[in-house]
Amino acid sequence: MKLNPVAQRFVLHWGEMGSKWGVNRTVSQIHALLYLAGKPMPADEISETLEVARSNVSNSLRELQNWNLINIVHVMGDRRDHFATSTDVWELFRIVVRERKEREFDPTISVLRDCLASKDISKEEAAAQQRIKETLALMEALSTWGDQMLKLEPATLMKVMKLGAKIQGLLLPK
Amino acid sequence: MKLNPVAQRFVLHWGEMGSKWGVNRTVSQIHALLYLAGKPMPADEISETLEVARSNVSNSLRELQNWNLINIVHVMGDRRDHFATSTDVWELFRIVVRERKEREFDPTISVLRDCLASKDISKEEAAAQQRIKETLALMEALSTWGDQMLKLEPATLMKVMKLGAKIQGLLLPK
DNA sequence: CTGTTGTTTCTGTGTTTACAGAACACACGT
DNA sequence: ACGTGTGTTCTGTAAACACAGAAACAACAG
Repeated sequence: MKLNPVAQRFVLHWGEMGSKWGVNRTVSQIHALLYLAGKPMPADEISETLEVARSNVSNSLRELQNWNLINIVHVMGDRRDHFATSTDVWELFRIVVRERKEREFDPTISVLRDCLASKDISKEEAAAQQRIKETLALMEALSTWGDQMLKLEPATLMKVMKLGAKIQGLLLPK
Repeated sequence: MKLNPVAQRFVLHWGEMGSKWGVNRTVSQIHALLYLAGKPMPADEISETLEVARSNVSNSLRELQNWNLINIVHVMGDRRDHFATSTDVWELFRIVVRERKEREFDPTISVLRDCLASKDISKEEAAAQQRIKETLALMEALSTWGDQMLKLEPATLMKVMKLGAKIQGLLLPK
């Protein structure tokens, strides 16, 4: 599969983007490619298209599976595994948010709870304790809010976002 | 400054967290430390507390300044620069969101627009083009929504989040 | 059973990033 | 002017990470 300049730009930029957010460059590139392709691709084709080693593709695909971002698909008359990602950007968005929340957000909340449970707090550290408490409160708020948002249909979520500004008016009448 | 076990746990975990989100470990640790400390600290004290090289602290502090997360403060009778971060976790949250949006989100939106502007689209790539368009739509929606949310007072924002679930009911009557 | 195709795992290497320590630059006090 | 304290930049090293290529493995066809 040959990428046209636009597709290349997209894939490369997505790779950069991934790096900045702690995702391996090849992993994000592969995902971008599958997204654009919109159809299942075998590993060797991915390897050729992105010009990376076959082994690299294999590991990256496993990573993408761990993120629940791709599925293995089989094609009649072809022994190879083919890989596909959703073409619904909203679904992808939600998967990523959900995964990151579970992997990084929730564990942090646990740690903060632990920190607050611990009883060796001296006088001058009361303020610090208080700040940890506020941090926890913020993260818990984001967490439950995130869960709620993740339940919504994309279309509904879109509406909620559009309403965002107006709600402000309702909460602060005049 | 000596860190008690709880503070240590917090700082170390924050460092880990940072790494996973593409932020240098030392940078996040320093920020966590300043947040907990709640008072301005000179660079050498940070260096001792976290047991990292003075130069490392210097560079990390610059990075934090670029992120608008810390301020230089001067103390009477002390020639050294002292560094302080906000103790308001909501403010910090908003700063980080704003910065990341500007650095990574907005440029990506530009790239996507460019991609769509380009006119060399063949038949079979129309679908891909369409997906780029949807990606752009998602990011633009998030972007404007984010801007609106960033304008709100923390307390208001909190209320908006709390309302989140109920709004769903309003949008889907029955 | 043997060759073929496809996939994963292993191993070494190259690249990037983070970091320490030294050197440097500057400001200030004496 | 000179020494001392403070901050930054430079340079080399080490650790982390990403990756290619080889080897090993698995499934299958003949």
